[in-house]
Amino acid sequence: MGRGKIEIKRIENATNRQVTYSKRRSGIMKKARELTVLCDAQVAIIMFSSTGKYHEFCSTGTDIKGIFDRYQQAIGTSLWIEQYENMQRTLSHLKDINRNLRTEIRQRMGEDLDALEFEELRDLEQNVDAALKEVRQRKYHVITTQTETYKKKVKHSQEAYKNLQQELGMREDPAYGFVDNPAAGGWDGVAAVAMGGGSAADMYAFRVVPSQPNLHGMAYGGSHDLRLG
Amino acid sequence: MGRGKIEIKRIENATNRQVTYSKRRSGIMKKARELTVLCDAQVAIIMFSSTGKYHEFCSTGTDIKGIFDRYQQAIGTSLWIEQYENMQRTLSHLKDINRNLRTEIRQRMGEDLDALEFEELRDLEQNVDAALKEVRQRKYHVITTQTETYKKKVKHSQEAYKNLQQELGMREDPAYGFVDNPAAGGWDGVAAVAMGGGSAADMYAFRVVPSQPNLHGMAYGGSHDLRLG
DNA sequence: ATCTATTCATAACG
DNA sequence: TCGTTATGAATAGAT
Repeated sequence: MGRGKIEIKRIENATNRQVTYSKRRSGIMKKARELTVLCDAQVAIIMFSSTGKYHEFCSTGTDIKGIFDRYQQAIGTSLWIEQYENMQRTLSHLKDINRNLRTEIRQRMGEDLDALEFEELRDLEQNVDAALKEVRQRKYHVITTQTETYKKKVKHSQEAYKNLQQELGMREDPAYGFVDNPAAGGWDGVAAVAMGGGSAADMYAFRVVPSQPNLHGMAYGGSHDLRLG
Repeated sequence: MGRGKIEIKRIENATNRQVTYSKRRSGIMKKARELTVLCDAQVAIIMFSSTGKYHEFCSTGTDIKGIFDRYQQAIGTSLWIEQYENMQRTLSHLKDINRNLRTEIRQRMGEDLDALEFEELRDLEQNVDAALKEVRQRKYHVITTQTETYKKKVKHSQEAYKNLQQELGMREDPAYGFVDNPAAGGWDGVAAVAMGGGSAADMYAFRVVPSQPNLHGMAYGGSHDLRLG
């Protein structure tokens, strides 16, 4: 066809190649369109020229994705099955870990202990016991730090008050001022009791313990909702 | 082309439609092949006839998946981006939850407590304390059950032995038989101490507590490796 | 499937 | 890129 037969081999002249690509491409697209109409067929075509430009054809009533999904169904496998399955594996792996973490937390909360052997129970008990000691120690540390802070604040205010009184020539009734040594029966006392260890720590532990396990991530008083599979 | 022009509209006669589909399909495939050779292009074609049969063409040196990956890159998006992103979201969500669960476990083990407020520390302490009580109670229960079981076994063996002795006419030296009441100074004693609560429970807790947090899923003596994300 | 009259696609050129 | 045209290719309908 055309003014002379041509050999079917790569056209070396870049311009000619581009022209021929353009003409023949539109020819194929037209044929494809006719085919879909005449024969009620579904056709998807994707082309890349040697210069990297892409063109596509797709029969009406569907799209490239639709035809490719159908194609994958037809050949009975997904072209991207490897990536997909990798992801699926990672996902179910994560879910497994998740479930196990939740189980561990529940057991650390004293629930679902039926499945544990005696040895496991013993280890768990020791572990929780040690943890409790750590938490208490940290709590005492926080209490102490806070106490020190308050003591310093009191002392600072007290001195400021004294200076003020001196400047004003003691025009106020001394009975309403600060006591001479607030540390004696004040914050130091609290700190001493709190640091005393043992059951004395319970003086700060008056909140109700939630009866439901906290599986929503973390935060013992928070409300992050992290439920999932 | 052909003995008379035809209108481009669906061919109603099924046989004719099928024949035309076949002829024109091979025509398009040939054109596509020529195009890839002449113009050094990449072409992928997928066709479905009205009867559901599928045919494909793909230029040499690549495959359908290759051309599709290139196509998706060209249009700058994945046709399956929605599914993919959904999965990605689920994945990172799971990872978040995972991280939070690990944090909660670490805190329940008495680690990483610096980030906690005093109130959270107090709640955590109460929670762990309550859990410890639960674990101990369960441990005592297991001990008791085991004790009962052993006691029954002993009693059973004892009776069997007595019966045997009677049948054999006491030919053995009685000094080597079972004592009359093994429960008196035997298993009951252990159970009594174990049930006594408080520090008495530590008599079974002689194992070394692991210094590293058990973040590998569960099992306090096990070795499941569930590291990820 | 094969044949063939006819239409269509397109190579070369402007 | 676009139009023209001579020519070979594709194919509709018949067998």
